[in-house]
Amino acid sequence: MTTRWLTPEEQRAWRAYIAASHLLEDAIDRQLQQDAGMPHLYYSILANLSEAPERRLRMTDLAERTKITRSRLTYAVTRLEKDGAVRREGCPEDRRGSTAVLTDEGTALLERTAPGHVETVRATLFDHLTPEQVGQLEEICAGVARGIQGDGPRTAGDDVPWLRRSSTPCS
Amino acid sequence: MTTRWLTPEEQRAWRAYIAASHLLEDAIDRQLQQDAGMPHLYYSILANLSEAPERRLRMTDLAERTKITRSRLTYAVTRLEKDGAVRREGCPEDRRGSTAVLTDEGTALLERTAPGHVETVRATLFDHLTPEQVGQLEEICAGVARGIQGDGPRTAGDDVPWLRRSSTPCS
DNA sequence: TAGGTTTGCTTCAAACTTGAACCAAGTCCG
DNA sequence: CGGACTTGGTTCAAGTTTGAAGCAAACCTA
Repeated sequence: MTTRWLTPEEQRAWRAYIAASHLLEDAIDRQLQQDAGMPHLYYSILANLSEAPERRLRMTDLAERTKITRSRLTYAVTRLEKDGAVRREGCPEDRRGSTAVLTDEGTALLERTAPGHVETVRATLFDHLTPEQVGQLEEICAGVARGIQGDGPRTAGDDVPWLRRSSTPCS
Repeated sequence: MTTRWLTPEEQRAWRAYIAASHLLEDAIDRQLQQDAGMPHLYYSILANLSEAPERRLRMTDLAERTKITRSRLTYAVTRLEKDGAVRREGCPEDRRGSTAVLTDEGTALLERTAPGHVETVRATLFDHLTPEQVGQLEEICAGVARGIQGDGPRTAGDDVPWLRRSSTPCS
């Protein structure tokens, strides 16, 4: 099949997305590294645990929720365990399993650092969005996530005959 | 100041964004690693060079365009140079400077792998977006990027009195 | 119930990223 | 000029990520 290159609109969107996501992640990582001593992903792991019943989650569930690989999670939890923010426990029902538990210390850290984090998310993201755009962003991202995960049920743009407009490598 | 927590809408948007961006980057990295033997960022560096006049750019310019740190770029260009995709040249006007030049081999690699990459960007992102959403995404991202970079001229949402709605750590 | 497969998680080496420290070369005044 | 500061880029160690390989418990299925 001959390549369906990106239209100019798509290119602009793609470039803008790349730029924004880099800038956003960098800013948030920097702030959390400063104030919580860990990168964003690690903070997210703690945040996810804090919302789970009993503040505990099986490793695979946690990987699922955070959208990261199991090996990445293993490394992260090992570090967080060294920090004392998380504790590992074996599963009674499935002896292969391992459960990550947010410790009191981890909870305290989260409570201490959440305001600064939220403030940064606001300053970097939501302060630049109108309420409508917040909704649009959610829909866009939810659709994309659904599309990538299921990879079956497409939502939009199927079978659209795209014209060849340009041939830049698109970043 | 008492923390302005995220509203439920903002939380949903934020979570969806985190998930989508992880999934997207993972998918694209995997494909490019497969087909081009390098992660997305490295491909982007080549793509940026390919669009520059004479296919050459000062290191700092390149870092600027790709939104990454100079040290990250140094490492990346060193690797790409080993691969033969890029060559370094000194600047005549400013002898501190260094210029990255896309080689013919790099150009060929780009031409060879661009179709697959574009296809992946489509499959993971644009196939799930309506044309309006493409425009919305661009506006959102452009605004966010502008906001983070300049950090001065805000575009929307300034001085809005947010109500305290929830206190989850928000990921 | 033994063999084969899957599932849950870890391990390991190689690659990549980070941020601070560093080295020149340019620039600015006094 | 000559020191102080800035700018362009690299280096280094410590931390993180990747993907393939490994290991053991659970799940078949004959």
